[in-house]
Amino acid sequence: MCDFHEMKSAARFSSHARLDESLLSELPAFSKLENQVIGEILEQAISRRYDAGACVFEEGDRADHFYLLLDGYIRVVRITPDGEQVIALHIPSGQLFGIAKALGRDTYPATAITAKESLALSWPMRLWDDFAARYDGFATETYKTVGQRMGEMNNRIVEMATQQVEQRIACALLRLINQSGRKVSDGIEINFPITRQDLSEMTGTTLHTVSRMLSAWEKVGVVKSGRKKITVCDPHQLVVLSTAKP
Amino acid sequence: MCDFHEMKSAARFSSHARLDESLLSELPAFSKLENQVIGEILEQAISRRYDAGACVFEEGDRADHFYLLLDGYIRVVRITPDGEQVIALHIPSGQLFGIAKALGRDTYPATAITAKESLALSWPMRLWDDFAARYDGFATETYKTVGQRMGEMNNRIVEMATQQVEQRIACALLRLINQSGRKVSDGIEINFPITRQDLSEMTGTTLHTVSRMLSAWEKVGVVKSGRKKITVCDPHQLVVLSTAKP
DNA sequence: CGTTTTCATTGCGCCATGACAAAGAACGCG
DNA sequence: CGCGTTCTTTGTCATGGCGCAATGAAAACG
Repeated sequence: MCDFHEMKSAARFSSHARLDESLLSELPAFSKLENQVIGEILEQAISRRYDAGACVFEEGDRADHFYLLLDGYIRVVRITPDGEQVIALHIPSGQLFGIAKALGRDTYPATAITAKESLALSWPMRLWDDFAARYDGFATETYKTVGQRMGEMNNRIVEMATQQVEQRIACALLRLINQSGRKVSDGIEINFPITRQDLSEMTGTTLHTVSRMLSAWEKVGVVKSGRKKITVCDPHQLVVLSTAKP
Repeated sequence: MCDFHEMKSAARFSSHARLDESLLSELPAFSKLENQVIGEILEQAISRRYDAGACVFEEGDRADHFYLLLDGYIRVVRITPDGEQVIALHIPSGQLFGIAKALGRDTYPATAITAKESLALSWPMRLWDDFAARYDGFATETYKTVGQRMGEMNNRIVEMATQQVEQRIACALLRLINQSGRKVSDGIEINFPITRQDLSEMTGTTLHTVSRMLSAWEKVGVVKSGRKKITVCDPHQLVVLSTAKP
């Protein structure tokens, strides 16, 4: 297990002393619920802050909690027998994760690591069935999320099977800016620190190749990149690159 | 839409004139139900036979039915903009498929094609919620299946990201014989016709490379292969190949 | 039974990428 | 502020496996 830290203060994330119903009421999983009911759910939640790079749970751990990411970014990672990492998925704030029970598993199928400082709620997994039964729309909305993630994974399989490295990296970048892009003066910036290594683990290549690719793109003005930071200046051109044939 | 044919006779699949409760009662999705309830479910089902290579539904079609594969084998396929096929998944008999509704979708996310002559039941999708609500264990068991498929997809992503072609093909073969292997005199044979092309679409490579690989393996006695047919003689050795480092 | 179609095998050349190596740049820490 | 660490860039080289092309073999067809 990794170490994490009790939340000292939620000040960075909420101006209220205690967690507020409005936090949840906009999220799909809870959108159909009354404020009062949400309050009830919140009372059972554990809230925690995680440092950047902290591990929330590891692949194979007994799945005894499920989580809701309030703020930050989660990286779902798998590690091969010979120590290579593969990033399977990124989870943006507002989504549930670690929902092994929903998939009929009793251990987590992958490791969850924060990509930056994050805040998450969690509930004991035994409440899952409760939630699903009692709260209207919870199950449905959850499975919608599962469906989306399956779709994403599916796309990645197709990508990896048919596309060249350049296109794969372009796709990965596009996904990232869609999911967590932040508009800045000279384009759209990825909202959390990301290294070439990370990008290579998302696309099944090496950090060297990613570095070369970014350099090349920077030369033609499609992106600007710095240490742990990437800004996409010309998203449209990136779309072209992501679908270009050899 | 592809063409399919009304089932003329279920004789090949069942000795009873009409569908029998025992057909379903062993399947996970229905395992917890009384025979009488199963009868009720069966009465609402449509039963159909499909020729080998027939298309059950296509990616993007309105998802108006969900299916249960009674006999045969289904290949879940996606097609890229430039016409390349990628085989995302194989579904063995006894499993549900086309369960878009369970994933919050209203169109099918991929195309389903029979790998050999097959028999499937189907129900109108509007019964889904009914089934989930009324039949104990149906939803749970279904999501277990979804979870398994996600796990498989996840593994494939890791494979494609980290392994070489030889290892990927070995993995694919192992999956196939696990899922639908048939013991024969000189090893384990894949239970439905499969071409090098198919195998290449499962592993993201070309039929040429697959052919070469099989030839090489045949030379050392790991497999025997013929037209549309592959027999694994030495599964253990194949496991070694599937994990060997360069 | 001959013809056509589908599927499989194999050789050859090339190129995208991985492997290795070394140096530079930004950051964090005492 | 200097030092170690982490991250990035760039060069050179080797090669896996893809593209292309031609042949062969088995099934399907009529």
